[in-house]
Amino acid sequence: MTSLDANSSPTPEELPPEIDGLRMTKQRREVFSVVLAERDHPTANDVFSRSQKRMPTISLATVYNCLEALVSHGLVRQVNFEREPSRYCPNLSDHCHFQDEKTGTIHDVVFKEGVNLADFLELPQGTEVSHLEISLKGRIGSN
Amino acid sequence: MTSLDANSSPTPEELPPEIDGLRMTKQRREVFSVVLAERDHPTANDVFSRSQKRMPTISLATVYNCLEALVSHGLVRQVNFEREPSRYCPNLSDHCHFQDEKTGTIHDVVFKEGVNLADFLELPQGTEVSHLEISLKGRIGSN
DNA sequence: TCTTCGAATTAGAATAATTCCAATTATTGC
DNA sequence: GCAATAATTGGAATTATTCTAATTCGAAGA
Repeated sequence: MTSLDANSSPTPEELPPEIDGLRMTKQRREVFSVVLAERDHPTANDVFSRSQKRMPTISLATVYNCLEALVSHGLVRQVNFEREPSRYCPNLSDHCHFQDEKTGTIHDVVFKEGVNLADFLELPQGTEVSHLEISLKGRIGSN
Repeated sequence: MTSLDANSSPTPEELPPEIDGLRMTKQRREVFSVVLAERDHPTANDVFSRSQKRMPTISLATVYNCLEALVSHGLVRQVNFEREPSRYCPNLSDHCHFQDEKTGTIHDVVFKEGVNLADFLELPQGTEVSHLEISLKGRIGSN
């Protein structure tokens, strides 16, 4: 079993020197591995402080740069809840997000098998959707 | 035909002194009427500059206060696209938003008759959704 | 009508996430 | 190894929004 499987997340060293045409520098590997490690939808700041543990010289600007590079190459998803700081999510499968109002925790929510946009939205014909973000907030169970 | 119908939007003076338990001050009426007038999803700043035309002394802080009051009383919806400045929408019917990437214009998109969340999302049982935001981006037709 | 009192408004300062900038450092292709 | 290019860095700048403290407004009672 080599790197990148679902259970154990790769250390920065285990990440290849290039992914999808994106050159994986030391910092990008660090940042990517942090996002892959704890799938708790960290903010840029969270990623920054976690990265600093292994790489004390990394700067916040670099974390932003790396996240932007990863996002624009489709390796990481940027997740927004209203005007809160952006969060980052390594889950690339089609899904959306639910935030527990009580704890702030964010959960991935998957779409039901086989549904697609046009099934539930009255989209003006000819619209080509390039980006979709669905964000829910609420309570879970008895909380 | 009295105020508040769909076609002609009310002037500030036509708005009642209280809506839904929210005291309608001069400024709130001004701000509300601006949001009702052009349904183009203005930002707080847009609302500010439009309001200034009729009420040159209104302040930006007040516009934010008024919008917040209107939103929290459910008279106006706050609309977010990623990290862009919030926009404001007087359409209270169940709908979501599509932003034309070319022009930045935002269009209301309604749900198909009779669909509800649970139909397309695999929500963990017991979740109570208090807030839902669906934001699309893309191109329209031949643009 | 006058007074009072809480709420709303105001201008400007403060905050916080993010981006920009210019200088340095790393990496790639020759 | 050497240029050319790209990435990183620290700090300053930006920008939407919130906060603060002082003032003003307006409704309700005297």
